[in-house]
Amino acid sequence: MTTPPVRPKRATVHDVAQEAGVSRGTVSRYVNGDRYVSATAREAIEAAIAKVGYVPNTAARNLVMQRSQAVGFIVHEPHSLFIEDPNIGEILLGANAALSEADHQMAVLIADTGRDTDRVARYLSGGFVDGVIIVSARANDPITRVVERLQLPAAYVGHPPGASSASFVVIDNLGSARAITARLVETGRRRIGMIAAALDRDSGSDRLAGFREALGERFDDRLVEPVPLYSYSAGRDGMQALLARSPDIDGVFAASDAVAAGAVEALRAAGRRVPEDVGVVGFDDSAWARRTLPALSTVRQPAARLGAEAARLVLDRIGGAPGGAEVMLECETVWRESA
Amino acid sequence: MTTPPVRPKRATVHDVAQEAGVSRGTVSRYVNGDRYVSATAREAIEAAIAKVGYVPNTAARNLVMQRSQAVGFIVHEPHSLFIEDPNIGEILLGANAALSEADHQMAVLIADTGRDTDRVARYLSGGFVDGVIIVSARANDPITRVVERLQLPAAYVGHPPGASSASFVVIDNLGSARAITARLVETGRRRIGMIAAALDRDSGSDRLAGFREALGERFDDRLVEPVPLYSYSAGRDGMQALLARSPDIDGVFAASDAVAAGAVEALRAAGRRVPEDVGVVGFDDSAWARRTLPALSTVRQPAARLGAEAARLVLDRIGGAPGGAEVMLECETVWRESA
DNA sequence: TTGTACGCGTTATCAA
DNA sequence: TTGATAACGCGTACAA
Repeated sequence: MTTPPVRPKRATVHDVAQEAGVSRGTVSRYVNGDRYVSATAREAIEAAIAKVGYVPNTAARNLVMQRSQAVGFIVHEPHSLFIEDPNIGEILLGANAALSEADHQMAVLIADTGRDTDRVARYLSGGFVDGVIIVSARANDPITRVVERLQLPAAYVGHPPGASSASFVVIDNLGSARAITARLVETGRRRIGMIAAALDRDSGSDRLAGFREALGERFDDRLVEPVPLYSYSAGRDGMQALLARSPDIDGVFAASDAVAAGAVEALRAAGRRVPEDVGVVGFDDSAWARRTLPALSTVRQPAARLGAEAARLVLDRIGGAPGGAEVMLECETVWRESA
Repeated sequence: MTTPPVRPKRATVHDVAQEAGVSRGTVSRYVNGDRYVSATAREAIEAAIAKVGYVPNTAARNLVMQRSQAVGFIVHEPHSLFIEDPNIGEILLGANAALSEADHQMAVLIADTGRDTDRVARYLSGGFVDGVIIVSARANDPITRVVERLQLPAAYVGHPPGASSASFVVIDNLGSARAITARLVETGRRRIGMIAAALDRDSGSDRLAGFREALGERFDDRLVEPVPLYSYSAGRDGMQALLARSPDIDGVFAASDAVAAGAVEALRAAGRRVPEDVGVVGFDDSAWARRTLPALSTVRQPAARLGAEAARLVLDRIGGAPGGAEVMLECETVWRESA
């Protein structure tokens, strides 16, 4: 039988009160910054706290306050993608920084398999968190439903999953797509096409809309190839289709870096040089962008700020602010070698 | 004045007891799997729990149990490095998975600036965690000292910071260095050198020892260039020195990928081709390895397992197991284009 | 301005 | 096997 290691006993309000010669109520008031506490008492308490090394007990405080001082950070992506995508890591960091600034604990919840989903749902129902930040939610998935049922304060980063009382922080997909397309135009390309992915999602259709706006008169919908997913293979297939339909194409806006990487591959296979013959731009500034040869010109999301804003939004909601807030963040165009 | 959103009241043991017509004690026993509970009571309680939707309150449980069911994951690296280094991300994920498997919450604590360090130290003293996993600790830094003083159960991944009652999980630096050096020998290189970084740390000296073992008779210490840090610039400088001293060098083992990347740069500047003229191998399989041209042959750490093992070790310590355990994990050689 | 006393939801002890 | 009841450490009406 192993016995737990003996840990130094922690001082309590009681100890401080005794040491300072006041009541526990007064100590508690001092600790919580209540204004009704005399200078004499204050000093005695300060000295006592320093002497006994008092630190408030969170469990007790949370119990009586009926809160957990924690917010969940829910990721739907599979583990591998979590590691690959620098955006998610940075969003996480940004959120964590903002949260701990506000003395809140962040609990990372990853919902990959169905079993994970159950665990997360249970966790949420258990009152372990006062609110949640949800990244990459899919339209009405189990987790979103649990969150709604529980009326748990929530902030989504990314696509709003239908009507709800939650808050959202999104990037300006439309404006960013317009900006990078415009930049592509400036390089002198005349026949610019787009591989438009995931048109059933806001991000997808907004990127297409931005592309269209940037081209104005010159927009030609035969140069738009819709593909279902933001994936490498979708990009390759889409590029092949585009090439077959319009061999004179000299510029491509791919809806994501993975799509762009696939497009570059298809171009290479068809004997076109990038960027000499065809300029290619992507979106996301994910690992793909730097790994691809040549490195992709793309759109960088302000990931850390995305996380920080999401944190601010849940915190507001937890504090009682009305839901439905939506903040949109601008992105930055990063120009590399692919166009 | 905003009012907090009204959240559905959670059911308590009391509610369940009332509903089931038994006492709170019995319900508690049932919930905690105590064997003294009759079949009749069990059934009534199960029905009651399902009916009122009972979920235990952690704050209350932790309060009375005198624990937090949380373990801290402490990272010393600067934020940027945290994002760059895929290893840390994967270690984190591995630890998180193991921890939540054991119903423990993971709190990510990043100690970058001095201010962060204070915050983390306070957090630790606050009893918010039952134990900690520490990544990349530096010898006797403030955090390590706090952990020791608090006698907080701890597991280090990486270099043991001197004597302590903690547990460690490390990778087999020596064996891995020996293996990749041997592989480099097999490619037919005759004059193999090493840029040996951080010889004041176990990882550094073990990698050198492995290199030496692999070369055996053919080891020549004029082909070893010690550099202080695991950095790009140290790699470049080290390679220049090596090149000046032994122009006929045709193989290099760099103590880390960053060092290797610097070495490749220096080689290119000197007009040597990689891998044709000189074969280069690194260590870590960090982002450098894939970003470098040509991509580096290197050693991959079993990062997720590193995290999982560390989690298991803290959990053991928290459970009362004696400290001082050390587990060593084998690495895998990944062969790319640089050698 | 301060002290008293109660309640937050659990677990644990001890009689029954 | 079960039911009272006492902690656990804290915030906060309420009374003083």
